[in-house]
Amino acid sequence: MHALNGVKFDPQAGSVLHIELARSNSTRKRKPGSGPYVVIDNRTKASTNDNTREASTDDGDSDPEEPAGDDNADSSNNDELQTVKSDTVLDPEHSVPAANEQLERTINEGAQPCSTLFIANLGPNCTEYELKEVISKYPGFNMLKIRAKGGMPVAFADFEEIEQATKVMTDLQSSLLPSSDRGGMHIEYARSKMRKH
DNA sequence: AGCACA
Repeated sequence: MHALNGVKFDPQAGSVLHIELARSNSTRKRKPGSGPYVVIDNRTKASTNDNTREASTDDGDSDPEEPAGDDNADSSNNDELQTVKSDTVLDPEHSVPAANEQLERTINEGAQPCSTLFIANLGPNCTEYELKEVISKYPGFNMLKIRAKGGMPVAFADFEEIEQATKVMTDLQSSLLPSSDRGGMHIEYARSKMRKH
């Protein structure tokens, strides 16, 4: 920078370069949803790896299944992409009051697996019987309870093992019941395990 | 987005 500062670039007008550091760098702030991964383009490595691969795995003829060259260049690139995960930096200036909400949401999304499931987005006429019809078919089913707490009903379903609850959650996620009037049910791990009798 | 029962 200093090497060029003050250099004349327009001899007629005598204009002179003026260079200084920007007050902040120009990289855009990462939006929360855009993911924690930093993409590093290392395509310059591709040629060596291509050679390696051709020598070992490629029969020599052009393979229609395999896209050419650069894109899926090699496994080392992929490994690198996964390991350069950048830290999520909490900016103290912008996140002071929002930090708690953000944290709670994060915890909820990554809810810890539990053998009790929380089921929401049920229709107003959903009955415990109707839900039990579906859920009790799954191995490890323990018990089901529906609460209606004034508004829409929610349900809690308990299983013997976390793995069995997980299976039900993924299996029935977003699925419709005869009584559903607002889309499929929404299933999460419950925040606390159902109390057994 | 909404999480009770003891």
